[in-house]
Amino acid sequence: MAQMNNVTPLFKDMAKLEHDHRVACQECSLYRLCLPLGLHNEDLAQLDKIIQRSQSHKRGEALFTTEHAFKSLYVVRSGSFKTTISATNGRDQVTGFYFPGEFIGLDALYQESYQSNAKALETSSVCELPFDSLQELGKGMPQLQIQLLSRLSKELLGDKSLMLLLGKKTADEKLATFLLSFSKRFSDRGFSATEFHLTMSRGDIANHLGLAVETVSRVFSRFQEEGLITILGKGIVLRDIAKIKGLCG
Amino acid sequence: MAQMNNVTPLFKDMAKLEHDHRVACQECSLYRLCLPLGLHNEDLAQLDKIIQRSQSHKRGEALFTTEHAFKSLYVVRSGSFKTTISATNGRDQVTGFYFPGEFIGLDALYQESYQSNAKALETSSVCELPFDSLQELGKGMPQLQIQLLSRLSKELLGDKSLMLLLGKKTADEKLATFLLSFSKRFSDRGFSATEFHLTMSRGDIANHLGLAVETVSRVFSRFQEEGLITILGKGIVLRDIAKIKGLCG
DNA sequence: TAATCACATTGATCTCGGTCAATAAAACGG
DNA sequence: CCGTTTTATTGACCGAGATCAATGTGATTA
Repeated sequence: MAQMNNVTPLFKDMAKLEHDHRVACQECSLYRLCLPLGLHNEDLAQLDKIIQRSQSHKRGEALFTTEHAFKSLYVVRSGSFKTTISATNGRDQVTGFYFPGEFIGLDALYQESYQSNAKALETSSVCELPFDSLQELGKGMPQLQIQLLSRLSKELLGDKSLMLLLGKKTADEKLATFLLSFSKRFSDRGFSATEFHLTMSRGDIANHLGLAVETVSRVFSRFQEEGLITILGKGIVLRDIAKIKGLCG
Repeated sequence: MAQMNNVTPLFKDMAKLEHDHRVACQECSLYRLCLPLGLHNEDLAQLDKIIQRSQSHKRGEALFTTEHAFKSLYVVRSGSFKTTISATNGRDQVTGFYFPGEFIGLDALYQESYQSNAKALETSSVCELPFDSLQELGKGMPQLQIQLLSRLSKELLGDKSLMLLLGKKTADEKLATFLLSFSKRFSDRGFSATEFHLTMSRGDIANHLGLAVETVSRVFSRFQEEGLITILGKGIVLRDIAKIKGLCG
């Protein structure tokens, strides 16, 4: 990854990547993971024009909540976010974690109102895609529409496999699956597949996987005793990926 | 609903609706729930041309599996379907139940290959939308694209709330939520909101909600003792919707 | 640098819902 | 219509993971 400097990845938050806010899609290192994939140069230039590159959001800051009026979709540019939905009684569910190149807000399209809350897990930035402009642009750009559909469909896939995880997997399997999914996403972004930072709290992980915080701690500790991983606070080193794969179910 | 005859709904499968296979979108009773919503007459006529109205699928028959080559999206025309995904070890998860007007196969778009299996729960029929034609048609019909996005987004919403259910809800809350969701979907289709048939087995329900069959049986029985519902095999009568709502969490 | 606070770990105990087992009741095929 | 198979119900028991509680550790502010 172009922006990756030479500090060891383990102690390096993705947020600290100096991903220049003004870099256009054409020169963006996320290009091959991102929406513009497959667009011609002219189309890409047009898309580029409607994108608003916002300044960064601090840790804990909301990108949007269900209270905000729906206006835009977002693509993570640097850092990471979590999304949550709330039950009537205050309980809430962490529905996803989002990394550079990934879309946030797609579940708002149906009712054109945000149905979830998105919060930065670290200092992060996004590309903002005003939905009106995007829709307008899409009318003359079938390839863009197809990309959008493809993105939605990808999120659908992720959700289905999370259903399987939540409905059928044990605590060990859930955490093994979680670790591998992160390993994959980090390595897709040019980072180490075996050493990375978890930017979210144990509580967020637990919530997302349908577990108690204590269970996450215990399983992580046991994985460490068994030589599968090494834990350094929020840093994780995967020591035996093959064995972890075997635990995923 | 136009096709609904005068047999009491409780003992009447939706499959038995005589939903004529050849009826065009314009005259279809599902119009307002279905894809064509918002299309102009000319556009609708064009869409109508690419739709293949297949003959019916018997109970247990696959609409598609992950082994089949991806070709089409489907909209349920009559009856009902379930979709499943499989873990490596043979366990599988029922990811959804689908009723008339609802899309099946949207999670195939990303990789243009079916990522789940769809099976008829009763004698059912579908409208088949060959994806190539749909995509071609979409190029000149922005409204169709928007409808498609909207459909995907709606499914996303459903998946997120199922995550909440699977991750955070108790067995009672899960089943109360399940019953209300069906009540809503049946009444949206012109059926009784309080009396309906569950076309799927207890096993399917249990699997979908992340429970054991025995738990589903027990909770249903207890709900009946408490006067919330009446069970007549696969038939369900909701006796106290307000109280059931209160149990959803 | 200490004080505060949020987050993480570890242990002890409890409970919801799973598993095992035994009928019962539908659905199905001949 | 009957015998067989599948699906559903009910009971007894058990265990994975939740909850409760105490302690440790790392961040943030002054």
